[in-house]
Amino acid sequence: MTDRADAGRDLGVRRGGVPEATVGRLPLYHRVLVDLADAGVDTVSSDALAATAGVSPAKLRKDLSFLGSYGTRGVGYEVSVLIEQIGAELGISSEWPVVIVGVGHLGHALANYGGFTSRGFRLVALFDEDPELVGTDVAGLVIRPFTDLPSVARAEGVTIGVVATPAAAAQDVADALVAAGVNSVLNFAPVVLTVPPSVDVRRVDLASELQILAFHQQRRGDELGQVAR
Amino acid sequence: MTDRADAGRDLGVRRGGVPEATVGRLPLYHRVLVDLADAGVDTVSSDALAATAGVSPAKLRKDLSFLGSYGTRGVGYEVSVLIEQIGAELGISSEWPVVIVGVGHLGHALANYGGFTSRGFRLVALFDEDPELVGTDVAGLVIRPFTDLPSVARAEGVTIGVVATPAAAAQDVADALVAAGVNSVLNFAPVVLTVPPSVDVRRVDLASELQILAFHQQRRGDELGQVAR
DNA sequence: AGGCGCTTGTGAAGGAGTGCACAAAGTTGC
DNA sequence: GCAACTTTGTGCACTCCTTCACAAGCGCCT
Repeated sequence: MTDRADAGRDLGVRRGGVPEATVGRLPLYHRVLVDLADAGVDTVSSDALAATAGVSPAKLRKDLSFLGSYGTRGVGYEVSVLIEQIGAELGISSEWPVVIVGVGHLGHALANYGGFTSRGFRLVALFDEDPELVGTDVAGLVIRPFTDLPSVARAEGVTIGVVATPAAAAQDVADALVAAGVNSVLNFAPVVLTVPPSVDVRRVDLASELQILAFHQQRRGDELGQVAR
Repeated sequence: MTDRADAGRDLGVRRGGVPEATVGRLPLYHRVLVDLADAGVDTVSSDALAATAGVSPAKLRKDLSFLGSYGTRGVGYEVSVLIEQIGAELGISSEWPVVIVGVGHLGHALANYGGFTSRGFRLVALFDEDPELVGTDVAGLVIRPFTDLPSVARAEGVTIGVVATPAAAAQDVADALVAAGVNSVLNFAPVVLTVPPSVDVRRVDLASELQILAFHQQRRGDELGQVAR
């Protein structure tokens, strides 16, 4: 949140200078492009791609321009080239080892989520505290006791961890992940995790999303009554 | 994304003029405040609350100022008052009926997610196409066939729907939801839904979140090698 | 070979969001 | 009742993001 865009400053090189807002959309573009490739499309215009991804054409072009000039004027973008370039930017070339902690329904859902491997991730372990679950097979992996985390994390070089535990356990889990060398955490528990500044946490929160929807819904309702003043 | 902040324009009245970025943080504040209330705290300063929520104090104060002046200078904010006001802004006073479509692991997890009712939502029905699942009990509700959606939605006045189906089914489900009068959709399927402009869709995407984390992770790694130029 | 039409890439303008710093306002202690 | 201290609320400057508009560039057609 602070010192992000200070590398590659005065150079024409924009590598590393991709704005945060753009980074947030790259995965979307990547997915849409893969879908297009699967459908046999091999060239798209920015207008068509933007429409498919649900963003404005100008925004899309500017986003892509941060990666370099991979389009052909008068024609459009070659789908395979874009997939390649966005993939490289997102680090899909390498395979990030990922662990999931907490194998309730949510953990289950995440573990079975297809497209881990196709998007540059490799699910290396599932952890849970519940002795009933430990030893069980999920998504081709055996659930391991949470105490195994440090050894597994170190052995596999895990840097990304997913917290899918109840709220009460989340902070302890986060602490353990950090201690085991993980410095990117995806948190599904409805709590604010406290971590060292070097660790990157992203929060995914069902209730927040619903409440944001409810807010807009309510506003729409309000406007019916008090429009045009 | 387009015409959001045009009501209550030149007036001193800011009701309805809450910026989108602020709206996105209100649920977080609300949750943190409820936790504080549960812990017996009844007054917080903006600094303390900001620290707990993981945002800067200035941002927090500005966010709260959009709701009105509910703090006491020299003292802080009364927790119960803030909960009340944020709740009102988010529409927690009313109870929004919600349906979930798709009761796989993710649907299960969502259905069992506590704090629906405490946050202004009431889960009124679960739907699935799978005949094996229909009739099953989940979270105190019987899973109903997807074809029941229209009648239930109309009967309960459902305006918010959650899509927790596989990607292939998501668009059809969204169409059915829209046809049934739902105009706020929370989409967990990894596809871009096409809906009329009057319908509000929010997308929650595991893969995107992971890829954003991976991007930052990669950048951190890169910097180690090519820092300070 | 040259011009025409299409689409990209980008400079510049406008808007939204954030951080700073301080005045306004309340409380506590004397 | 006054002064000192604390904390809110907000105007201002700054940065980041988005949108607009158009020149630059490429392919196709004649």
